[in-house]
Amino acid sequence: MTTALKRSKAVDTALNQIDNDFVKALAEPARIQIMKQLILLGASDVKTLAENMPQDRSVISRHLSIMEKAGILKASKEGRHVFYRVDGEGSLQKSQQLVDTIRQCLALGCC
Amino acid sequence: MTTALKRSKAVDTALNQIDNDFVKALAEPARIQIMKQLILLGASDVKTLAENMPQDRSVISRHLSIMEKAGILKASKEGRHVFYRVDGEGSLQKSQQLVDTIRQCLALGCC
DNA sequence: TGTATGTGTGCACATTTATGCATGTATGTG
DNA sequence: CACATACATGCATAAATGTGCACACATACA
Repeated sequence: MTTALKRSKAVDTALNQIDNDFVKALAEPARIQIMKQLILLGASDVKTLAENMPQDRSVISRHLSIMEKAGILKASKEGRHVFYRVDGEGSLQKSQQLVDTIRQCLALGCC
Repeated sequence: MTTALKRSKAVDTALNQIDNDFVKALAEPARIQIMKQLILLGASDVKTLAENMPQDRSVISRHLSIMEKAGILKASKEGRHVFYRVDGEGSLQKSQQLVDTIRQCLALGCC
């Protein structure tokens, strides 16, 4: 295998580590607002979060689901309520992964 | 000013530093593919990049413009050609900024 | 058991975004 | 000066995504 091909595969492997769900989750301002509330409150249920947002409860519920699947939030059901909180470890890991990926790519760059 | 309000403003300031254009630019797989080519080629014009992508040249041109505005790429015009290359410093700065923001938020969290 | 409350989901709709074609502009070439 | 090439942009269309309403389900409470 040529070195050029090896480098191509290495760049491919690096960029494939970019978590599309994670960056997409951060690309929506409404979800950042939810994140802000959760940082301040520590944990909160859907209803409380929705009361401080212009969107409908169902919309907030969906945003929370998206952020949970992206590794930004964690959910815990308590009775009727579902409490969401920021997954600090997950969020940090995912964001740091992005930095690492870019560093790897730059190291693999041809100039 | 209460400490709670101070904390609220601090979280707000921190999260406002998330560059929406940057994360949005990374949220599109086609743009990641372009990035891959640019890392391997070092620099390339629009036509060459488009030849290795299924999309039309005009589409690639727009993606390049979006990434440039997001601080991921740099453009340099040479005659008829416009060469794009990865802005390593900018990309690293933006991604590291995301990590820093999340760290700040977690430090400001109530639990 | 009946009633109220908290969540998530199906559905329809609005907004955003990606895409391709046609065109205009700028630059190089004969 | 024609002519070709490279690029960006206006426009229309398709796909993706955010949004709200209605409803079903689960759980707490009287």
